[in-house]
Amino acid sequence: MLKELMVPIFENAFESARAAGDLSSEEKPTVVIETPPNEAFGDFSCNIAMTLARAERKAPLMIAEQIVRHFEAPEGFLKDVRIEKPGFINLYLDGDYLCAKLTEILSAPDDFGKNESGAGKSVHLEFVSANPTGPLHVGHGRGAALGDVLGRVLKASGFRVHREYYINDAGNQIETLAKSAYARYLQDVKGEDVPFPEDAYQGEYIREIVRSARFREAVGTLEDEKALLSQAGVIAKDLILEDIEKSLAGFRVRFDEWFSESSLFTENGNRVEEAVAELEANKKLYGKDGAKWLASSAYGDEKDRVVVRDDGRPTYLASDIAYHHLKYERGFDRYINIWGADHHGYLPRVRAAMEMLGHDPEKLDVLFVQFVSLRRGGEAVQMSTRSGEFEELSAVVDEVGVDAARFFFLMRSADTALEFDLDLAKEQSSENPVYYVQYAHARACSLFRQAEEGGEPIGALDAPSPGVLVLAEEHQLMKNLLEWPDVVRTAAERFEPHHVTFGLIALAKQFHAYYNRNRILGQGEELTRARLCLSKCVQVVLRSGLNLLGVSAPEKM
RNA sequence: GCGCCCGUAGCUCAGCCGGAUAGAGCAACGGACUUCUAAUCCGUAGGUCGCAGGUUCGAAUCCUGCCGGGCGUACCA
Repeated sequence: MLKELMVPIFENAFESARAAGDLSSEEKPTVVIETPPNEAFGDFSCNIAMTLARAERKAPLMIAEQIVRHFEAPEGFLKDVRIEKPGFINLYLDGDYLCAKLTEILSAPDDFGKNESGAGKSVHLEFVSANPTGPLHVGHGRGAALGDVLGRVLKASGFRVHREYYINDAGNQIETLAKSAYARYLQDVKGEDVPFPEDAYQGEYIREIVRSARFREAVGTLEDEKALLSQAGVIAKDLILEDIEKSLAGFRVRFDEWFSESSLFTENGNRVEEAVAELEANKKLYGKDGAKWLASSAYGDEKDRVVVRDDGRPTYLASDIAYHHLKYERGFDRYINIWGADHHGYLPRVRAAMEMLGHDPEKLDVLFVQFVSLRRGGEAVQMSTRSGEFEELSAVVDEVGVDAARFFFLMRSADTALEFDLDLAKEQSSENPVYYVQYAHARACSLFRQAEEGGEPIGALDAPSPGVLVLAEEHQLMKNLLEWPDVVRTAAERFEPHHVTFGLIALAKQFHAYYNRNRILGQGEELTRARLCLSKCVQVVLRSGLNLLGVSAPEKM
């Protein structure tokens, strides 16, 4: 929000300098505003003079001077502009300008942080999409948190976001589920001594399902093995899906649509067959060994892929092609999928297929999220081979709470493997970053309770009067508060929600330090009001950031 | 073998579309509660940014090659 004000200053100065004959470059440079590593170098800096040096064939320092000479900044915006050694142009903002700007936070507290970078654009966001063959594990939880927050961040940036869960309720894994449930049913309910198929799902949850009243009711009257098997699969799938929905709802993750893979075969004709036929018509398929192959290697894939097996059944890829084909036909501007890192090899073939079908493959992005390992007492938690229960998302959420779980999943960038420390997440102390941020928010809230009880002159919290908030730390705090929309925008542009988490931690740290060093209440009307106003802004930004993360912002702790 | 991700302080990680003295948390050590919540703060110590080259005025960041770890490399999903 502040940076956006500075870019045109540099752009215009460059144009003026060129018009005046001081500079000769034809091409307009991209203006990048950076934050200097050191307070002494000002609030913001620009390296434009150094990037121009080559084309201008002049010393960066000289170019910097020529640009600065043509500076035209808004009234009262800049306190100082200095040129530093290699050729940096450093900007020092006027504190009173920042003070006045705080009005923007106070006047629309619920909207602050929002930005228009995605205005008018739509995004289709598909995430989790775990197979309905078992409970969600922590890896799904990470994908769920990432997708959910990315959705919130995109929305805050002006995108229209459609969130979707793709249910893989067709194909092999459902058959395996049916076999598993059937075998457990015979064993546990019917008391028959039948072997459990080796390739079936071993998990304890299958036994719980078949023993449930709903399963037994649905299956009870059937005798025919084939009918029983198929019914067992359907019911087990439904029950698991309900459990998944429940886990996600409890994890504060919601979807606009649950899209069933099997509907691709049955609704509005057979879309899988149609997609295959279309590829065939486009001459992108060929027959080999009785199967139909997708000629994806000509489109950036490592090799060609089977789409229809030699027995005539479509592969999973065929469904996925049909699904993505349909997504594109629904006409979004972008498509984002969140997949586990183990699926990274899958993207080139899907993109290839989209290109073959006449779609722009660049509109499809996939975020690959690395694995999660659990840690307790400094030791890695071994997954139970029997049931996998320690790895279940719901177990972790039950143990550490939704707030901590979501926050921890978003404390790392998606492409770093995550070590989830259960002890730390559970701890209600300074060591736990979740509480650290929440505590900062609660502290700010508490100031207002105190102020009211103590009869402090709060009044309407307008922007502070000029010349009151003069401390360096107040200056920094105001600057960072006003830069918050930029944090949100960065997270949205780069599909990296963790910037929100880091931004919150940094802001909380600043506020805690400020609070410890300076008293806010009882400082005389003018100063107290100004500091309360600043605290209010901190509270607003912390709350809005925590909201973006789907983490609660308690007013009292 | 090939492909993707990672390798930064003792540990866990930011920073990576090139910029100024490489940051944070934890752990270690030393301090701060008769005053707005100590779930907090302040200070000290801690680094060949995996290694070697290259591009550049400038490289943790870009390129190449190695080394190490994870994942993938199905007519599974």
